[in-house]
Amino acid sequence: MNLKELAAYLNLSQTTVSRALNGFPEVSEATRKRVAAAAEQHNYRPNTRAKALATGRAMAIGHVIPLSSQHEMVNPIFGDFIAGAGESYAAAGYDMVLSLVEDSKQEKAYREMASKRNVDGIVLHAPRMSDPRIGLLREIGLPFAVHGRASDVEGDYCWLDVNNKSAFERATRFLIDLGHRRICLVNGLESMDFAWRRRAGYAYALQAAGLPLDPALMFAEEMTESYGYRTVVATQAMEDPPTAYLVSSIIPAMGVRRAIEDSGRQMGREISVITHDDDLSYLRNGDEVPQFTATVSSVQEAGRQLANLLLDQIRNPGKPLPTRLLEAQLTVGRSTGPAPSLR
Amino acid sequence: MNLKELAAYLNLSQTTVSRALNGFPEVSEATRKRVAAAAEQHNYRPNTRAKALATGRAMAIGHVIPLSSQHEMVNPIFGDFIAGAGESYAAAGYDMVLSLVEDSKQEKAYREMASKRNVDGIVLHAPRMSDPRIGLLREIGLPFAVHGRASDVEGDYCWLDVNNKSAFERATRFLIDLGHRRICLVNGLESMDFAWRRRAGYAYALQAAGLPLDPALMFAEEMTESYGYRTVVATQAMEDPPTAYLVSSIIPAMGVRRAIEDSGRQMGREISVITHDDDLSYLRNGDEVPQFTATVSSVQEAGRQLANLLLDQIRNPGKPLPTRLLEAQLTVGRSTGPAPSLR
DNA sequence: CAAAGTTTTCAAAGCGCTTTGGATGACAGC
DNA sequence: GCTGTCATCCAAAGCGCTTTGAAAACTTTG
Repeated sequence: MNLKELAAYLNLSQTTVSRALNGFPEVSEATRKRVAAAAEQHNYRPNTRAKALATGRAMAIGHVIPLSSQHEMVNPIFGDFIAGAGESYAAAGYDMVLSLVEDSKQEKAYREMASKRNVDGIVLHAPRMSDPRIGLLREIGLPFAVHGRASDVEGDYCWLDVNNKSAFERATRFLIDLGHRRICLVNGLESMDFAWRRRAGYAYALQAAGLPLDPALMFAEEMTESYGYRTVVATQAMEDPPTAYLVSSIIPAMGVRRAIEDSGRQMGREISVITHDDDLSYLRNGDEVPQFTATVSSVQEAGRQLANLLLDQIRNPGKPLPTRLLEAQLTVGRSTGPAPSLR
Repeated sequence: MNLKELAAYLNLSQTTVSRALNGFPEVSEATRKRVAAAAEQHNYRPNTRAKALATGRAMAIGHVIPLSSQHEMVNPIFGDFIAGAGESYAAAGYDMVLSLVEDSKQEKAYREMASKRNVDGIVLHAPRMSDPRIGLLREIGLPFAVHGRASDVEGDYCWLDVNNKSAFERATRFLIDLGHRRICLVNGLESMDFAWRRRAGYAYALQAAGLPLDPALMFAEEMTESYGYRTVVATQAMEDPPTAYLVSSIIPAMGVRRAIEDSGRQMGREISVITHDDDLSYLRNGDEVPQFTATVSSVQEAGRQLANLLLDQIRNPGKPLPTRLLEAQLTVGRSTGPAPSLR
């Protein structure tokens, strides 16, 4: 059933039917009701493609997901982020279109999305330091929003980020206050902007406490479970091993815990662990008492909010670009305790 | 730059330019080259919406992701599946459009996708036993493909599934052969078709070995880490506790391992564990020697293949509906060993 | 009761593309 | 020279919707 048929069925013009359905004032209440009823009855829904062509609005948002070809992995955060964003889009009547794109083809993907005109806006994931994609998107002229920020990129753009620096600074200070002096950073890839900021927070807290920054205790890799495991095994073999670990995600944190327990020690006693927790739906941090002491920030909520920022921007083109900085909660669980007294 | 402008620039008709770009034979090689060069130079890309309207093909596939409102979780498998499917779509020039929909609104979502005509096909996720959505999609008449199968649904439809029954039957037999008699099933929600089949495989192997089916050893819940943990704690408190666990996903398996180690025992010695492993990119099962003995089947590969089945179906409408059954590999890791001799 | 306003409805153009059904030359064959 | 055949190219219609500008129907007013 299309508009023409529906109009014919109702003995009305397409114009009137269209206006009735889209809530224009110049249609009498009586016919509006009649039209609505008929549309409902015949399960009529305007053809998106035609509507998009006529209005110039695609009613869809594009997400370009980087698929690192080296690592062949999808960021596990991604599912939850999408779930949050999807909720906002659904509420606003937008669709979400996804492109999974290898790193090297990113620029092409963005340009294509813009010139194919099948989205009204783009969400940029996993920004790197001085990420060139931001300049690219600005040049393309399509509204966009960044999940995270990119240091060294000047000019305004719309972003939403967790205050990674402050979170890791507080977490580090918390460990220092517990008496830990050798704190190992199990970070994500530091080409990623968030990882770089976390490292900055960690370094700042150490320096503020007059503690040295030991490169041998700072790691940066793709955040897998086995990365956490390997790192603990390696560092515990040092002559002056760390007594605490600061981990970038709950997934490597699980590997960290496994390594600690494999070695016959107990997390929270001999060795303390703090992790960042994205509050992933399938990896909740314990049931009542959190397993890990953690800096918590829901990535699903981030998705929800970032989507709304982008939609606002699309609806009010003139307005200044919105940004939002979320603070992570430092939540105490069972993985931290006072540093074992020096031997 | 649109077609009209490009044609004007080239002093050609829109027809000729369109045909040149789409590889029709009735265009001389010389003009084809000239057109291609100009298109490239001006970064021309046909407007998807207009193209879709004109051709009747949307060049997009819809995925309706169920968001269980009770559990508020996104299946962690989903990210990898999408990555695989996205690869196939990209290769074929298709977009992927996602709808995250609450369970109760599923029917509406499917109908809407169909009547809005913004996708050429649909992928159905997480089928349940006798899933009504299959009948619905058949009625709607849009090509679709199911990731999994639905028991008790008659008639043909396009699906791709792992042979869950055989995988769990083999895994159970493997444990029985190692001398285990009390084997605990840590299954996913059994309203899901895959979980039901896994249970059938487990039951079949036990019965074939003349072992009783103990309802107290069979669990079925949403597959979280803490579910695995809780289940082990609860069952080890029994007077005749299980010596082996058969787990439905690597995520609860991590909880199972944690509980075992928390109790001071060692996985693979006192207690054996086999898990299904979807080969998630961020939760690889160990580096060289697998941590867990597992029934392995890559969900990313499943996504890739299922997408291709659907695309084939769309391209060749008459053909019989393709189906594919993948066999999981039973891979031996460090989590299984002979049953401790009876005390 | 005609003129002027208001409300309600409509015909037709346009969004950017594909595709049908010619038109135009060039060239060979009779 | 005329017809038939190719090889190229094109004008125009159509996809299903929105939207402009105008007409019709109905009310109000002097």
